[in-house]
Amino acid sequence: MPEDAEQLLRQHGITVTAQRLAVLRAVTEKPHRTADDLAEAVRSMIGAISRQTVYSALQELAERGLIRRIQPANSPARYEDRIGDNHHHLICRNCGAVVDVDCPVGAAPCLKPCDDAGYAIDEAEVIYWGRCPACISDAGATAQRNSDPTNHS
Amino acid sequence: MPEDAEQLLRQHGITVTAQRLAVLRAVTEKPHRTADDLAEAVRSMIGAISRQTVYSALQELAERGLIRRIQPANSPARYEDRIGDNHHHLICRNCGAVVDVDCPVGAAPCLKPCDDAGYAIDEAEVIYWGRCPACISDAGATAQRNSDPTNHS
DNA sequence: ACCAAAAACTAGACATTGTCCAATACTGGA
DNA sequence: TCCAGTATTGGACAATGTCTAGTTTTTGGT
Repeated sequence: MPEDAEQLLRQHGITVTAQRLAVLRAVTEKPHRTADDLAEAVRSMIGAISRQTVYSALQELAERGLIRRIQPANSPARYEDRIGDNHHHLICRNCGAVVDVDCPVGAAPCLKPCDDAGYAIDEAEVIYWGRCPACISDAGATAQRNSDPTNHS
Repeated sequence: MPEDAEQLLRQHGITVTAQRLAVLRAVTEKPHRTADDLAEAVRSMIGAISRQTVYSALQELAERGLIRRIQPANSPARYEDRIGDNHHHLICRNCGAVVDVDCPVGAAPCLKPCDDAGYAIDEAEVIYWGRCPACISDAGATAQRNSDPTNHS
C-alpha cells in the first residue's frame, strides 16, 4: 500500500522518506489535526519523529499542493488532504471542532468583492463560526474547548 | 474632544481610564494595527502603558462591541473600530496589508453553507487573499513582508 | 552494490504572541 | 473624602512556530 504514497510524493518532486510518508498518512487518516497531534500519530506509526521534521514535512507537502493548511483564529494550524475542491470550514466557537462544508458557489475565488482595491485576489477564504451540535446540547454548561476538534466531517 | 469617547465607554459599561481612552483612540486613528503597534501609539499619547493593559483594554473593548479583532493567518491579531456593518478583508500575501471590503451580500451571516452540519452559525468570516498593488508592481523583487500592513483602506 | 553529493532529520536554542498572577494604583459612588 | 471594587503593572509563564549546526539518510552515477 505505501506504494501509492511513494509514487505520489515522487510525482510531486518530493524525496521520499519514512517521516514524510507517515506525516502524509496521518493527515489523510484524520484531517483537521494540529502539527502536535500529527506528531503523536506519526510516533505511533514509526516510533519517533522530531517536532521540526513534522513542521517541515507539513510545509513541504503544503507547498507542493498535497495538503492544505488551515489556520483558524485562536487555534494552532490544522491540516487536511482534501484539496483542489475549494471547500470551506465550519468551526465551533466553543470546542473548536472543524467540519468541511462545500463551497456554495464553485471554483476559487468563489466570491468577488465589489471593490478589489487593485489587489490580485487568488483565494476567498470562508470560515463559518458557530456552535456545534454537541456544544449546543451541552447548553454551555460543562463544555470545554478542544474536546476533539478534528474528524467531524 | 475626549468627552465623546468617555461617554462611549460609559454607555457600554466600561470604566473610563486614560489607558482605555488612548487605546480606543489609537485603534480609531489607524485601523488594522497589531497590539504591539497600538501600544507604541498609546505610548506616544500618554507616555507609557504596559503590554498587559493594552491586551486587556483591547479585549474589553472587543467584548463590549466597540472594536473588532481580526486574526489573519501568519499575522498577530489586528483591531479595527468599524463594526456592525459586516464588512470583510482583503489581505496581501506578500506584505500583509489589510484593506476593508464591503460585504457583497449584506447582513451577517452573509453566506449560508449548503449543509450546516447541525451547527448554529452566527458569522461567516471572509478573507480575500492576494497581492496588493504595491507588491504587484514590485514584481516580487525587493518586497518584504510587513512594510506597513495597516491603513490601506 | 558502492560512493559521493544533496537532501532530510534531529535536538536544542530562540522568537513571537499572548495569558496568568499578585501587588499596587486608580475610579466612581456614598 | 473615603472605600470597595476595578484597572494597571511587571514579571513569569505558555503555546506555537522557526533557526541552526551537526548527523543521518536518500539519491543517482558507477
